[in-house]
Amino acid sequence: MVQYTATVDRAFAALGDPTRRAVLERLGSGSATIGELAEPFGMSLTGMRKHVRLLEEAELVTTEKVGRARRCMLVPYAFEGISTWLQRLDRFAQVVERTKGVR
Amino acid sequence: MVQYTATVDRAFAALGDPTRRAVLERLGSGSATIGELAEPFGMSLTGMRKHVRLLEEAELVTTEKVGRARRCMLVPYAFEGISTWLQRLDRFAQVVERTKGVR
DNA sequence: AGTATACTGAACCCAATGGTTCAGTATACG
DNA sequence: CGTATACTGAACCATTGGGTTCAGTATACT
Repeated sequence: MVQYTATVDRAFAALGDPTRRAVLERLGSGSATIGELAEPFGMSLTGMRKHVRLLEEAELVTTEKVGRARRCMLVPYAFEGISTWLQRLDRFAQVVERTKGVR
Repeated sequence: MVQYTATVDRAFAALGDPTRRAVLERLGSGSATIGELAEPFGMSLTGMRKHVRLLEEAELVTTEKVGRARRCMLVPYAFEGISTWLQRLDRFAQVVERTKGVR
């Protein structure tokens, strides 16, 4: 009965953008700086920083400043909240199917 | 190796909006018409229709015209694609934690 | 000390999105 | 048949969102 909603909300919104999902995938294979994240997209540092900030606010990514660079990494178990939400919905969907019968 | 990406993309985008997530939750407890979906939000039918159309394109919802009404319902197993994506990421996140050590 | 690097903040731009209204069309009902 | 209901399509509007550039600041290198 925890107050997940706000974070879940931001998480889903964050996942709605393909660039940010790609960033998450990239971070899956290890931490990276803003510059390293921006480069493959040919995107400005400023642009990438905005994405990363949204991911931080959604609590999917953490960052720390190391020297003049900012190191970004996945938050462990970041997807628990949304996974839970999805699983609940998925159960509903299956129930719906069952009550409809085979037809 | 299936070509999930396009659908997954639309699914995440669709889930990014709180109204649409609420619609999905509502449909979890049974099918509903456009009017029934619009009412609790105090939203126009036209507005709700747009949301439902996006959910259809994301293959999360199906609809059928029944008389003058349009019946909307959850697609069974609609969330498989995105669940898979999330689970993969979640595994990554856990690996990241493990390699970091306890500290 | 001086220069290069990595990021940040502010200001701005454009396209997409979430919403509306209004004027239809099609079905349902008395 | 006539009227009410349920939705649809087109046109429009305001806000947000993803992106940029440019002018800093702070750290790193020689």
